[in-house]
Amino acid sequence: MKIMDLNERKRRILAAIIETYIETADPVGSKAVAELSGLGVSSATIRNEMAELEELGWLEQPHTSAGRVPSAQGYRAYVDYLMRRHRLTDLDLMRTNAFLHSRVSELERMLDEAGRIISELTGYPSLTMRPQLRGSAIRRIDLLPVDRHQFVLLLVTTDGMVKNRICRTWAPIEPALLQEVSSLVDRRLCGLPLTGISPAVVEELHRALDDFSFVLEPVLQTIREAAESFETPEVVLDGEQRLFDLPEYRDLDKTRDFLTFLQDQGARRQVLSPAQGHDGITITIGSEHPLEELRESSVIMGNYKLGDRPVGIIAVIGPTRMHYNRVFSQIEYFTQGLNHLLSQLVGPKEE
Amino acid sequence: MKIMDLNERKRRILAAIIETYIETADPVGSKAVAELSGLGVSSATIRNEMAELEELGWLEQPHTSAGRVPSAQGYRAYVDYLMRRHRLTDLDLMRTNAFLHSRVSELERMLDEAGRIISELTGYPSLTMRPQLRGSAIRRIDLLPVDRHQFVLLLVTTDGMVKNRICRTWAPIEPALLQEVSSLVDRRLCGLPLTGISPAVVEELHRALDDFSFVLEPVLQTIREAAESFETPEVVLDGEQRLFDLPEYRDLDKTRDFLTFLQDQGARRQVLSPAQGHDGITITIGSEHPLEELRESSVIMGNYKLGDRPVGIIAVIGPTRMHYNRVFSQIEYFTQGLNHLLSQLVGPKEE
DNA sequence: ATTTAGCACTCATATGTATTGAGTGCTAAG
DNA sequence: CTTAGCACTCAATACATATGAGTGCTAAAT
Repeated sequence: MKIMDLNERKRRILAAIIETYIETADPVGSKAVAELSGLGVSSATIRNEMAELEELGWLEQPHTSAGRVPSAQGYRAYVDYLMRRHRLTDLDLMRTNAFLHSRVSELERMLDEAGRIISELTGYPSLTMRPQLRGSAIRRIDLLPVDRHQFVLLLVTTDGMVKNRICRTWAPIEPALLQEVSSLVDRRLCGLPLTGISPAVVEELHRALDDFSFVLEPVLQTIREAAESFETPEVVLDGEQRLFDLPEYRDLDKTRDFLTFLQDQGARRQVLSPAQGHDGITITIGSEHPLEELRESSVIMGNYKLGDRPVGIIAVIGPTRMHYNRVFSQIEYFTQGLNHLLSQLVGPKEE
Repeated sequence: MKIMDLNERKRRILAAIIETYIETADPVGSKAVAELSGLGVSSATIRNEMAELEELGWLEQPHTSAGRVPSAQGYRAYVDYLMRRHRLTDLDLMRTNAFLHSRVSELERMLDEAGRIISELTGYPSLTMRPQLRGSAIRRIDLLPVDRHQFVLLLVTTDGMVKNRICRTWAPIEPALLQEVSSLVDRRLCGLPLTGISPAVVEELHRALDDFSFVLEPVLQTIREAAESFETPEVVLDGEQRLFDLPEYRDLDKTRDFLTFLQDQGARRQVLSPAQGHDGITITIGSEHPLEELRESSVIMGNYKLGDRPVGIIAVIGPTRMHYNRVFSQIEYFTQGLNHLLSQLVGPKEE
């Protein structure tokens, strides 16, 4: 049964029930609908309609003498067809704009801050995925001497990401010599993808470096680590304590299990997986999500872009009874602003 | 009244009550003490002793018909005089040693991992303070060209910490010229403390750089940021969901408030403040802590060192009814291992 | 053919009441 | 000084009852 096959009145009743339920978290009765929907019919009429809506699977009844609650199918229809655009509040606009103009220079800190603000504005916990840069290549490598046993390895990728690391060598090496090793390594590795440094290249480098091949090991190790961290980026959770403001999470044991589940990086990535490669806003409702643990939760996810390709995700997680339209607008506005900001930050390539 | 002024029997009774209460979380009655303490006296005798111990302030009674519960003073006596050393389990030793040998190269990730493991082993939430490096000076500065409008700024401190940042300039600058600017900046700033770059030095640099003084602004900005992050380092919270396993935190609203309180970086730093500059293990019990919010919590904190001075803290937070002896041993063993590891990592200075 | 007033019925929730039992302090005997 | 005995306290638990929001169904009204 498609939602549009229902008559106008049923749809208005469904929408009214969903919106009321989202607001109050209490099952909605026929009397309340009669008053709030503005249809001008009595509660008895609404009752008949509600019984039909339940039969068709749009509503559910927790127990005989309770009001109705939207089903997952009902929420889906609401999100796809019924919900009307939410107007952002002045606070939403102000806080988002303040963030966008704060010009935090470090990308990671900026995203942490983004997650914190989204959680604050929406009132739900947020999940923020750091940029996932598949297929980055090495733009430059530098080895900078600190003393004769230590050097700083600097790695810049074609995406403009930088990694550094202090490396220690078991044998001493003079700064001037390190300089030469550095430019040699740079020449050989520049342009190669982070993931695809073949044994042949390594072999060749070892031969070229000769006596100083001992500096190679930490270099390759760092490249491997960088590749790893770009391929499977961290997902940061923030504002998880906000769950407790929601009546759905009054059960301590269930909520504890849920939070424990969300501690794991792998789990977090899976939570966000439906938004991977999906541009714009993605919403999963309850058991639509492949993860069993999210049976009773909904996730609203938005991509952000670096340059022109989507590289990361900012999301909000909560009960299926979520403020879909409000959060949708908030995430939409926020990610659009963020995209704009990031496009400036990465900047027009000049070559 | 000093704890050592009590007779042996009273002390044994007090210790038995505290240990039983820590284990069970239920007020301890005279009968249980008579059986567990192994004193071979009847519960009536114990009752008389307990009444006195309460009068003297070592015990408290939640209500007339309940058993006794240790007072803050009681816990303090336990921690200072009564508690016996806890033997670490094989699991504790294994996990700690595995961590110490995992050789995570990045210091920050290593500390994150440390906090996670301490939380797992102890069963309480952990707070981990990143290294606080007061009075660091600049060891070297490098500006490495990426393209004509971008360069990577690399900052190494005398403590061997590295910061980098991509900087954009509004005017183009040729790599060769940037190279010269770089060595000029390095010469002028090298050796200066991060916090104390005087306006005079800045003025002088501006004059020396002449047409290229526009690269100076991001450089100084990064130094300010680095100084800031070293002076007031981040404190990472982990395993907060473990609070829910403790009966003390069954009250959702109180726990929510507590968790919200712990979200704030400033609050976290204050939580750890009693351990600042205090070598070894520090314990605060309930209202001993200056923070009102910790009235009902205890904190066990251990320093870790970089080189030979304490720079950071690993701590565990929980109810006053905490496994003081177990956690004490766990943190002690862990931080000692960590210190050993870090002393190798920083290495013997060679100049 | 719809709509609606009326009414009996359901059932989660709240409130009130009785029961239970762990633990106490006190007294008097050992 | 120790302990058996006992009356007393009070949180926790269980149970019974009342309340009321909401329902489905029927029959009359539109």
